[in-house]
Amino acid sequence: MNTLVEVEEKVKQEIITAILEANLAEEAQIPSIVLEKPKEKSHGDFAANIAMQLARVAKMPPRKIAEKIVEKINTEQANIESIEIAGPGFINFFMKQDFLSNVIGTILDQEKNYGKTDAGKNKRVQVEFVSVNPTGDLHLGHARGAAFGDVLCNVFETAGYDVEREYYINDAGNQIDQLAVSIEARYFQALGKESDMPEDGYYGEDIIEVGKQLAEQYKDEWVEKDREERLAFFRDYGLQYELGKIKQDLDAFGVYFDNWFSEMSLYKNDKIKETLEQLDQKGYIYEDEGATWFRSTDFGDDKDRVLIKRDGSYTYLTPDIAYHKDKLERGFDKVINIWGADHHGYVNRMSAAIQALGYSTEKFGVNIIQLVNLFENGEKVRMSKRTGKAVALRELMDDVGVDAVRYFFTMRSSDSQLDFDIDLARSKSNENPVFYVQYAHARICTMLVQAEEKGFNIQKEFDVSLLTTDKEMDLLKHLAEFPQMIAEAAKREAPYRVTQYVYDLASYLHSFYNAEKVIDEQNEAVTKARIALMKAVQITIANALRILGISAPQKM
RNA sequence: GUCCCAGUAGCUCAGCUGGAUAGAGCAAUAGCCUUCUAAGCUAUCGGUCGGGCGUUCGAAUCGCUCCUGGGACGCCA
Repeated sequence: MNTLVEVEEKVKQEIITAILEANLAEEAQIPSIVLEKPKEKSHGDFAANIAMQLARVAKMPPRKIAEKIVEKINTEQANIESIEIAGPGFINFFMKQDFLSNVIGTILDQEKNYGKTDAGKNKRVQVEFVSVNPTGDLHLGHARGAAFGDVLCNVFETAGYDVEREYYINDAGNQIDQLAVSIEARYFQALGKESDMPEDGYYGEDIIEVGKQLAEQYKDEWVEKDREERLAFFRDYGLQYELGKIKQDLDAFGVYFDNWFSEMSLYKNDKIKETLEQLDQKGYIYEDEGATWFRSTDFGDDKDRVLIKRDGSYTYLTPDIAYHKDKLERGFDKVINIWGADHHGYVNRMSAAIQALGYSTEKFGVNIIQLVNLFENGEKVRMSKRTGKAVALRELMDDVGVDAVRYFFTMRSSDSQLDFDIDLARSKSNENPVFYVQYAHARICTMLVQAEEKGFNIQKEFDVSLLTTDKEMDLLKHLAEFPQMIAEAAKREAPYRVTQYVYDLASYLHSFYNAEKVIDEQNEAVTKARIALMKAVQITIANALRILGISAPQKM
């Protein structure tokens, strides 16, 4: 149980009781009590705006209501030192100095588990992300989605949701046929034969490499074979090759999946046919101009969508509908998709399909990840200098390191475009926020080592009441908020909150570090209390960084 | 033309279900290392919250409208 939640609950309970005792409102008329944490310290530890909200019901000016509430509040019950009424009718609560006395003990007890809550009530959430076509490397846009998705899943896990991470492999359809034909051409070329690349083919170096590999391994074995057979083999070979590279990059980036779902399997299991039949039975399908259409306008889409093209093949949408049907049938409470900004136009039609299949759109979520703009020397980098194409995740990781890439990709709300400043990410200076946070952790580690050398054991016997300075109280409060912050980040699907939280915590730590000395042999009792505080901060920073997938170094 | 995202300090961004004098970082300026890592800290400077109208006791936040930037509008995936 989180001590801050308990503290707040008691205060809220007191407010409700007071309102009822003062006959200001019926129980049903009382809105849910909100306690804010005022920015201004002179406004107390918590502030309630309930008096303003009750102005109508109670037919009284807010300040008068506040007075009546305050009269009835039992301060002893809720650990309150004093209460003030301020401004238009805010009720400001000043807590007793030791109201957060349990926080450090809780953190030291829970260690790696500090931050976990059951807020998610074990709800089953599935997050599908990255899902890059196996026809090339991961580039920056994908990488932001990868970092976002991974951290979001970590946040869900910590907040008590049951999470599954899935990658949808587009191993069917047009683009994979093009891959096979491209490989075929490169194979023939590697054997010294004339062969033209298809117009929509994949011209990357890697495909040339695949062609060479095949030529070396199989010589001209595949030249005379039946073309269908050859393409099927090349398709599979290319798929495994490309997927292997993607997996390697993701592995290096610290991203893993519970499940790799094959689009092809939807064809093999007749899932697509099944889906089409279901839509047809419900009357959402019609023929026109030789194609088969989905009546998505029935569910608010701009126009109806083609499911089966005139040539008999499916559009991208068709297997994707079957895929979503399959996901929902697996019993998840929510199915979350993480898509790039260029896919936002796709949301409505998928949402329409979900409804047509009879599911609530509440079970279907999409997070659109806005573009990444890369900057170097103050200028926008459009292409990789090495490859002349979009900058690959691999290049960026090699350049600035995984920690920096993950930090930068999760530091902003996903619906803002992101400027990624390579020079900043590379720099080992005070401007770089990654180092700022890691440095805070390393500083504590050094302190704790030295404390131990001087004979201070990191024990659980310490007197919290000796932590009285403003800087110490700031740290305590911020530490106490960690579990609630995680639960909120999960609820809002906003992993960047963790990044901002840990930055703030590091900031409080650095500020404290400069103001107070932890190890003071003249004052053993204070030293013990501060060591415990430092240990608690260290654990919390490490836990936050673990959620972000960023290392917490002992030394820097 | 329709839809989505954004518009807050010189720059990059926070601002939670509306709340008290709008916050950080960078940049600029001035300080702090005989004391646990100066990859740090402290202070100062800096804002008609894109414009207008409306709802409200109260609007950066909600609604309408206009303007600007980016993206999407395929029988591509």
